[in-house]
Amino acid sequence: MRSYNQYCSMARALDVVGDRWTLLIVRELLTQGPCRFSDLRRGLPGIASNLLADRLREMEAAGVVVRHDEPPPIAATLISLTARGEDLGGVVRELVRWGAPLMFTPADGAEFRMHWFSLPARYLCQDGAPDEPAVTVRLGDLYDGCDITADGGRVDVQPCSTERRPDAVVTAPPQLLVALFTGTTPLRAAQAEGLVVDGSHAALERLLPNTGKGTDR
Amino acid sequence: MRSYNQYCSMARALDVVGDRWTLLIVRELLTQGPCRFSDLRRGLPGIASNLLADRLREMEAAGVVVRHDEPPPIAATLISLTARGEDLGGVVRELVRWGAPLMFTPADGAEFRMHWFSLPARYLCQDGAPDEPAVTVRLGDLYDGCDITADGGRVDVQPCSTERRPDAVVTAPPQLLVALFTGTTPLRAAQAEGLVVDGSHAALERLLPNTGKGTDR
DNA sequence: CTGGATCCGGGAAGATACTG
DNA sequence: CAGTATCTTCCCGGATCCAG
Repeated sequence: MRSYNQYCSMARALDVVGDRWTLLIVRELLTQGPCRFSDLRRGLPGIASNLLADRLREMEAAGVVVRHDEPPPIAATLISLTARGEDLGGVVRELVRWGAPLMFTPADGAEFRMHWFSLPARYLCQDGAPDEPAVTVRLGDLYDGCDITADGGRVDVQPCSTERRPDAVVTAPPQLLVALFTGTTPLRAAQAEGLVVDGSHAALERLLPNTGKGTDR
Repeated sequence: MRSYNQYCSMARALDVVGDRWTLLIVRELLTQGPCRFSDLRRGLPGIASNLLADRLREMEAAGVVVRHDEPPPIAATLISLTARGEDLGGVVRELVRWGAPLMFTPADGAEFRMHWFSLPARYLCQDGAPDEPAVTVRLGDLYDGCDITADGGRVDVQPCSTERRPDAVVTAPPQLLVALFTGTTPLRAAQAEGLVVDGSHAALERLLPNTGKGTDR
């Protein structure tokens, strides 16, 4: 992108990350951790491969990402955020927050990846039972999803891991997921509309917003 | 801009404000308040007038800005942020924060407007003397600047107003201003390099970061 | 003067095919 | 798997012109 050529903190930031796709690449690396080129392509439906390559070069030059080889068994190149890249978390968070209301009016035929949901999940979820033992709920699966853990009042969202044994695995169409986690649709109603909970019901309910009617005293 | 066509909060946000210039227009309206078309042009050096007109149309359609006529004496159209537009303050703040380190390596021949500095000023300034009466420091002038007020521990940055009588008026080249407010250069040294303080010295010093040597016990 | 509209050239983005 | 090459399309930038 051409520089704005302005001596302004924000304009300089946009010179670096204001290009089309750049911040979505940061989204992928923040939600998925280190990725291979093909991982990024899967998480960025619609991007042309040459553009992705261009952006990665620019981001590497700007010190936002680094390339490094995966340990010997496999021979692939991993791409990670640098510390400077991780610092973009605040920008991403505010964009997610601002865009959240737009999720109620979905565009027709839009692509969806379950792991994208890990961003709003960070602030939609809460631990409704801080005194109980920790639970983990998996949204989606190992190939595209995230693990949400509630433990002692804290909620943590991470990429799916084979190391974790989730207490519940949830599958649902995206809009229904939004309705459920915003408290618009209660769990029962969501299940009637196609949401599937495999495992502990209670684990999922612990994460959902209180709609006021059912917290036992 | 073409939609990313992704059912993702952040991608939807970027569909709306990810276009070139859009967030800088928001910056202008946040720092300057309601603006006329020509005010925006002055604050956005480099933008083509047709692009500005295009962006304003798109932003109006998206509910980010509104147009309204100025009261009778003058016949001009004012452009303001809607509540939804004001909500972009968080995104702007995080971009400013992330871009701040880039201010130490200025691009050559970059444009500068004093009122841009009001964004980083919001978190670079602090009230070093909460118990004293309120003071106001003006950066720049009525046509391009901002008023910084310290009052009872709170710091407030606003567009210049004819209603206010600043205790000090500061003029300086942009890089020197950055050095001063980040604590890199002490006031004395800055003055030696071309910074001019018209009025109360102490008012300005009250806003500057403590570099540790001079807070009276 | 303000607030644009119009036209045009160049370059970035997009689509697709191909390769080490 | 990780890109490159090529072609097309369309957005951006710059200049100019115009109506109220």
